[in-house]
Amino acid sequence: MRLSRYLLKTLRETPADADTANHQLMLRAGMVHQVAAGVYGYLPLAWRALQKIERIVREEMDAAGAQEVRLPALHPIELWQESGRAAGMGDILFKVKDRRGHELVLGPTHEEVITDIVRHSVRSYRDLPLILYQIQTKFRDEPRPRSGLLRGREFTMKDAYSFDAGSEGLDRSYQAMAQAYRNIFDRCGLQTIVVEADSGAIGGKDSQEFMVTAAAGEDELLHCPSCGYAANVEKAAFKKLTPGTTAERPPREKVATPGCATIRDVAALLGVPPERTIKAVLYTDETGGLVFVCIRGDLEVNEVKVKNAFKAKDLRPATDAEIRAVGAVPGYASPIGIRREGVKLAVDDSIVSSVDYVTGANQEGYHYRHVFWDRDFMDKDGKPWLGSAYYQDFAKAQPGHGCPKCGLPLEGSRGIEVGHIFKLGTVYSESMGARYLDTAGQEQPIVMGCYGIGVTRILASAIEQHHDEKGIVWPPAIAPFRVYLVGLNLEQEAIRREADALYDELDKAGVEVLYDDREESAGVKFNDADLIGLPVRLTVSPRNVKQGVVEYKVRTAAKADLVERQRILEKLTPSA
RNA sequence: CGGGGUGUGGCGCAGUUGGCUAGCGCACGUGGUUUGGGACCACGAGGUCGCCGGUUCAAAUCCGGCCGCCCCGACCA
Repeated sequence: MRLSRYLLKTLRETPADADTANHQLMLRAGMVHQVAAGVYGYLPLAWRALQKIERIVREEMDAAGAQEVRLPALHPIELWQESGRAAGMGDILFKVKDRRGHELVLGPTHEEVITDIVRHSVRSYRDLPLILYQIQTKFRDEPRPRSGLLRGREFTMKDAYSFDAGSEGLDRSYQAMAQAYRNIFDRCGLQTIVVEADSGAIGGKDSQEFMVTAAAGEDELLHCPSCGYAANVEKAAFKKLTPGTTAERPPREKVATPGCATIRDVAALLGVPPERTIKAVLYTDETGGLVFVCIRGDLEVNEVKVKNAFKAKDLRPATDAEIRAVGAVPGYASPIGIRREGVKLAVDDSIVSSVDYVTGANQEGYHYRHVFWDRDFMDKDGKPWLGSAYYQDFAKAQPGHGCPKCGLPLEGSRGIEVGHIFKLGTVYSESMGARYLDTAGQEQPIVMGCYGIGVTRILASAIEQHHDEKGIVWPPAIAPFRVYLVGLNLEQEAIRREADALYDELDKAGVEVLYDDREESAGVKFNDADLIGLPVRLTVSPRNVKQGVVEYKVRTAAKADLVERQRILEKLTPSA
């Protein structure tokens, strides 16, 4: 392709609205055009890269036995009502009305549509297993699109769904997809880590995310350098060390702690370490009920774990008024002596019954000491909470905490979620009636899995992970072109002939080459070459032509080599 | 949705105590001189100053409302 004919305008200055590397570089390299918040047009350079990514995805999916389909973006809302997600996904759904006033959804994902298809075509265990996939535009009305292509309202996703006649089959499909995903990301030149993930309110059991490690990532990850455990912070567990247990149980005692509404103040005043205090964190769920979380003073609450435990759709910090309404006092709250109605009590398993704790007394300026939760947690009628409280893990793992598997300290990092696989089980097949007849002639729900890859996200995260101060450094497999051919002093007829001839030769040989035949100065061309970041740069210039050589420079190399003109093609197409 | 910022040619910005044909750099066109790391000179094209309403002899500038975009948070399969 001749650059003089190509839709590609680079920018010297960085647009003010872009603040992540991928967004800045894609705008500067003339790859994308923003049309609205989170909505982009892909210009030729970006589109070529996307097509390469899609091709890799297709090859690996096909190799894993999946079959490609193409599903509609427009879905009748009834399908979403049937699965229960019309309400469940709420505001994220883009909705449109047709001329008759009938409501339709712009597909944010395709479980409903695919399940609808499969329930109409699969009858018997003989039709299974089946893995179907598509590459499609998805629409999500995100509360906040951001970071260029990393979180858009319209984006390209590869979504695959597996259908099996039992959980062993699902395991096999899941493993096949996991392997295909590893291959895809490796081929795309991405460094990823696979983490255990939260599968959300409607999810099944196993769920893993493929994360591109990058500082701009939205997700917080924890991993263990010694045993390999890795998880999204939403899901991560850790080893909770118990502070010294006590054999005796002194009676509970109220102590004055004026102005000590934080754990730090209370711990300092009473001379106890934070891990011997119990912190109360209060939320209100979508029904208006209060979710009362008790956790050891040195730990933070993981809201996702709380949400999952109570199957809450929505959780927000409770207001002071809501806290007082149940008889608790903000800053001095504990479950001791509060109302029971409308309160769900969550006790983190860091709170061990044999430890002597300090906790709030539900009275301004007072705390209790010598609190043993199994003995002292009682409501206002003196009825024990023990038995009706949820006692499990509600804590947020942090770097430095012990790995749940081997106990050594966990490390933290950030990642961009480029793939997510999980075992759905029979959630959709049951709600939507997708069944098959087993060998005994009995009707069974099909066991499903679903597997997503953010195709546009791969593009953005590849740039996020592979760039330097001058520009993009494309992983070769997804570079829009292989070679950036620079012609210098093309106004000299002899040089232009040489450059044109080299371009034609490479082009005929099937080497993807972008030929900078513009009338620009050397500096402009070299800087654009670095910005666009194709793997190889070739330079034809008067001094090279005189010597019968072409300058050959790999984007990642510090210096260029001079290669004999006749050897260029073989240098670019190594047979061995 | 809460907090913050911002909106002036394609991009980056100035101008905002009300005052003349709204400026600067980059990019763009024409001509000339240059030519290995973002050249120079000359001439030139390009703007409903986000939108609507108000105040005024006069509004990019003051007032009111609305909208877009960006960031933090909430949110988010």
